[in-house]
Amino acid sequence: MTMEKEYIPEVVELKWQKIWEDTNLFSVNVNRQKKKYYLLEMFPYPSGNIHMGHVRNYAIGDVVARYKRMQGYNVLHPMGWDAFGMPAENAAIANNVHPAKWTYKNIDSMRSQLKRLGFSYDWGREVTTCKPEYYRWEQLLFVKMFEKGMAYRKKAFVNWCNQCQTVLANEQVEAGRCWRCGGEVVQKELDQWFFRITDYADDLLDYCNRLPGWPDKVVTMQKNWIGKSVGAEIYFPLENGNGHIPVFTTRHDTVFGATFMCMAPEHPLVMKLAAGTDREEEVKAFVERMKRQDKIKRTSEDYEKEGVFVGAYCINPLTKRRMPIFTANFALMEYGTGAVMAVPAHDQRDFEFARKYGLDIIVVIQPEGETLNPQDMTRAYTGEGIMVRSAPFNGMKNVEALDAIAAYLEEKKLGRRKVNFRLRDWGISRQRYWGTPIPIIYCDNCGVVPVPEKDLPVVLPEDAEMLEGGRSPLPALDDFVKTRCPRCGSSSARRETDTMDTFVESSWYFERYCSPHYDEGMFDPEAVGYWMPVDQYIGGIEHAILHLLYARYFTRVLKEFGFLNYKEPFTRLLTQGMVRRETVKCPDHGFLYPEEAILKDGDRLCKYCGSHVEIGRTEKMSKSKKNVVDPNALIEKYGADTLRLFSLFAAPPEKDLDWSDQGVEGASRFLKRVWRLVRDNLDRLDGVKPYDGGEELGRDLRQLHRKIHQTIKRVTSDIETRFHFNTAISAVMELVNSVQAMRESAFTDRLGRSVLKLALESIVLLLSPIVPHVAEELWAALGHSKSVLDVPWPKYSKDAIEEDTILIVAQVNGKVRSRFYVASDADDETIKETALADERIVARISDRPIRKVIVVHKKLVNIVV
RNA sequence: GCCUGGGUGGCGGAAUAGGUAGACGCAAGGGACUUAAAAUCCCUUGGAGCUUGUCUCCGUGCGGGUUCGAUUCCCGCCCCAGGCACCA
Repeated sequence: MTMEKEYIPEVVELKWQKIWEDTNLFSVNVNRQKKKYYLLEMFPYPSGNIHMGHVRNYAIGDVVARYKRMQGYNVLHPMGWDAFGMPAENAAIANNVHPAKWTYKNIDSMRSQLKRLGFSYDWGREVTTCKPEYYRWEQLLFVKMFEKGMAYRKKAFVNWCNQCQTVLANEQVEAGRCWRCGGEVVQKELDQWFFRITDYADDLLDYCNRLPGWPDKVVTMQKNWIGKSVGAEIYFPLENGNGHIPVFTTRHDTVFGATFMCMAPEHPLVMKLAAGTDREEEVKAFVERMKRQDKIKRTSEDYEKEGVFVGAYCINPLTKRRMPIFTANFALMEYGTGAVMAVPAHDQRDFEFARKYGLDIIVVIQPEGETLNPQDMTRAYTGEGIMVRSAPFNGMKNVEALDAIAAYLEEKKLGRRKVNFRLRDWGISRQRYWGTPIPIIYCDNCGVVPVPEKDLPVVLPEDAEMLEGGRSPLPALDDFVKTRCPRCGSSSARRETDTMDTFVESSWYFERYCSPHYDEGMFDPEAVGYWMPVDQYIGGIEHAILHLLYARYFTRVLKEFGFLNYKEPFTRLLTQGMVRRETVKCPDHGFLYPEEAILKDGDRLCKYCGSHVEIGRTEKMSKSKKNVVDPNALIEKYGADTLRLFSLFAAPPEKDLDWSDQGVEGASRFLKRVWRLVRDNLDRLDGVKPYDGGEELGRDLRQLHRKIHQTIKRVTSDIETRFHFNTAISAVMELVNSVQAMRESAFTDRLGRSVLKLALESIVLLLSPIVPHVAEELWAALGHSKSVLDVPWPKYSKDAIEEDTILIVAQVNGKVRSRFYVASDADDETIKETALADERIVARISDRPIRKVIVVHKKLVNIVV
């Protein structure tokens, strides 16, 4: 048994990475004899370099993958690239590189970084979403969805910069202006493609309660996002007799108090009603102004309610009251029908609006024991009460009237019961270049025609040049746009030039991993049948709603087509917290990298101009904020194992991690200490068998042996049940400390050495999923030839962890006053007697009478006086 | 603004079913080894007090409450973060 004297991470890590690669250690196949375990981490967008968020995410995943493998599972652990997206286009504009070239280059460098970190991926399954061999199947599915009516076209608004003549993403709009040119951003209506996710709203909601392996907070967020509300749709006839306005409400008990109508500024009826009246100009100006406003702000509770009268009236179908129609900032086109029946007495927004514009307020629900008077009200009354001015429902409790009124509306054909969801259909059209082309052809004769299966894929032309301002080059590419209609053969047909939302690719990549080279469809049913669903999915909390909901929806669509037979793709979910760091900003030079701020006399100054820098908010690490840490530099200095160890030790995975540079040093120190511990004992452990529990041990060795087994138990449950690697690591640190604290003479005889060997082997095995390279090296040094990955995970013995004595805490009136040991089999009565006889306790009680004694089994005694 | 989390020493965190607050690590201070430094090892380290003790009091964002006992449960605030549908 020999090993290098010094621990040089780079040497050890490169050596083992080569061995793993040469022996194909991580490649797996369907094996029906073995239990499968599918461990998946969210695949990265290839932005250029791996960042700390990735390191954290993938380190967590790798521990679980390696741990499960040691437990005998056939572990699928793949990696790939979410390769379409906006940053590639931005980079193209900024640096004049083609998005494809930029993306592939990034993939190459990120792949080698991941390899350098020693993650146990089966690289033979790598998936890259911007390749036709991937997105062709997505296009095929789109066509199938189109044919079934699951994909459809409708008008929707986009952010539009007039100056750049481009559609902007929400993040490209800064305070209502274009991030590139600073020009004003307006809402423009375009034809767009949608997926009918709302068809599955109820099912997605139901199954939220059948995801026991998901964090409660994520389930709650999803439920709230879907936002089911049970209510009624009521038809308000227009005064001019041209139809009616349908309104969704959950408070149809208040319909008798509806005195005016509010419509979203985007509502098509608004301009129609105003047309030709003296209101037209004013309404138009208001609508235009609203289209420029931030929707979140516009509808927030404390924002000033405003609106204008559109010059028309509708009729309250129950009271026959003439109701003026307004368009108002707080009404949203996306929710319900885009129109709100305003009941100022019982809705706060309506109340504020009515007060502002002097509109009638009619109380129709009276709280018990109180009489509301519209003149005296300072705010709306939204609580329960008794119905008034609502014949024939007067005297009923409002909660009971809900059902009665719904029935009445249906009977009189004035409305109907309705369930409304906050969830809207998924808009997938992007007016961008770098994405999956939507496989649709527009023909003057045949209309909207899907590209036939045999003509797929519609390949994204990779020779296109990006245009100024970020406009997509596709509409101007005649070779791409001009095509023949597959139905009538007309040569004047045009291709759809919008591409798909990149969330589409990430909604099925986990299925593709099961058979990444399958060329007869999206995936091989056989492989998916074995591997799916994902047993453990791990990714950032920022994906808690959209990505996860879309993936759940897509799985349902695939099931509907009969491609698979489960509804939920992810059995267990772990959402890791963000890696954050403070931002540093110079008044003249903007955001600075931490090293660009120089520390001087306790102040931090800008490297370039010497001004005092401003320490900004602590935020999610991002390149644009320059608050990133480069993992490369850390790997170079400390090695991959130290970086992995530290990122797992710094905080439990679900918690946000505020980065600090200190601390990495400690992780490195610990690995060096373990290295020395093994190295310095190698000679005397040569040929020694680890202690197997057969022989009686002396006190000290028995204690160490107990600690070994307690550590195995602790580490196993920390990994298995909670993913709390930080406490698992501290437990191993404690064991290392215990071994080092032993008297040297304890390990001189054969028995002592066998316990020492057990201790060292346990330390190495327990650490191996976390720091695999150094573990392999030490394991080999201890005389083993197999990879640690194929060694069974250690098991603890119940007998070995039994303590001889236990510590009891003695309290008087809930305050700790003494501690003592008792035999571990002592009963409550003995513990109580011992406490009452304890001199410190006796002194505390003095002559006060004892009122009560509480004994918590094997833990604590509390004496109340 | 809405939805969802979080707040514990100088710092990261621990306390798994309401029962010893601060495990483990970092940083800091002191000491050993060394010609010296690095590395390593040992000790101290939540705050305050004086009577220096197996001492007393305070202390888990703030204010209340439940309980023999609250970091943990309940109510009301404050602050921070994530998401809010075209960042991924």
